[in-house]
Amino acid sequence: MEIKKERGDYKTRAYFLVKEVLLSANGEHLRAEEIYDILRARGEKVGLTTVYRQLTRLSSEGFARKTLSEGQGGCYSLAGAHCADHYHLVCTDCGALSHLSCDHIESLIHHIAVKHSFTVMPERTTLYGLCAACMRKAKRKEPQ
Amino acid sequence: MEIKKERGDYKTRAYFLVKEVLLSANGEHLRAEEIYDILRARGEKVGLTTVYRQLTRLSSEGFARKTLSEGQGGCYSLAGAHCADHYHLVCTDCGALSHLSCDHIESLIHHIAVKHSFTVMPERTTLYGLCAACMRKAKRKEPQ
DNA sequence: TTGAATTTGAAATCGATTTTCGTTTTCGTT
DNA sequence: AACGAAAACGAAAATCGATTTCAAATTCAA
Repeated sequence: MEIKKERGDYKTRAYFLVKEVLLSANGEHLRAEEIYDILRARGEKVGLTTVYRQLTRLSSEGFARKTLSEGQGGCYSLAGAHCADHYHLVCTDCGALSHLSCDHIESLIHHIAVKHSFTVMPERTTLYGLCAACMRKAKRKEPQ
Repeated sequence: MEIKKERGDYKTRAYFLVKEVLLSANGEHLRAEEIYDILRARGEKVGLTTVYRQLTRLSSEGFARKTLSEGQGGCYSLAGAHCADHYHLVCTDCGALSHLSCDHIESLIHHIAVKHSFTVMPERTTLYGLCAACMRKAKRKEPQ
């Protein structure tokens, strides 16, 4: 009779719509507003507020992952098996974003977990620095 | 006669005030508003806008470093000699900040530079994840 | 089908940061 | 010391991403 429902129990249309956009995004990073635009362009009538709410829900379910960027707010992408864990490299000069996924970083993370008792979360972590092109430019300007 | 000045050429009072607060903060992370409050409490009449502007300037000079946190905006702390040689670990749960400085990360950075053509800047980079205590808490709650 | 609980969405709000723009400082030049 | 162009200031307004509010619509178990 009195089965207490919890927030997130109703699998609504909006829930499936947002999930579907992430699934078909091929691991790409999308901002809440982009997902909203995609759905709107399709003719779906969802509100931006609801997109935010579903993204929060999907993140806490572990289905989506949120990534923070310097300039703007969070981006969401598919989490889990499809999306191999990777790190973000952002060039502080030109802003270029690239993905880093290699054994070396994996073993570093393992080392940090074991020896420094800290569990690094790839989806939260961005390495900042200079991309090859901007590094060349910087060296030309400041030949110390 | 026509010596063109560039933005940032004038070393003003506000510039030194903000620099001084960072210097005396002992590496602690301060938000723009905290720096503003500290100066205000001292009787200095600076505007919050100016604090933001000086922090931007100090960051691009490499004197300060900005750290992003999930919940709120950016925090600034002293960069430079103290900080160039280590990375920051920030717990996304409790906000605890710790320093990481070990050979493993140095060799990873070297690997990234050589094999992935990206020059990571330690003073710009923070690794996010869970500290030991919060990791334990998390495991207790979600014993999958 | 009914009804209680949840979800929705437009609008209001929020908090951090940036922009605007008229005023004040700075500093090389008279 | 005074002048004047360029830069910096600061208060208010604007922006931006995100959250809250609340009445209306939807969901789902009974």
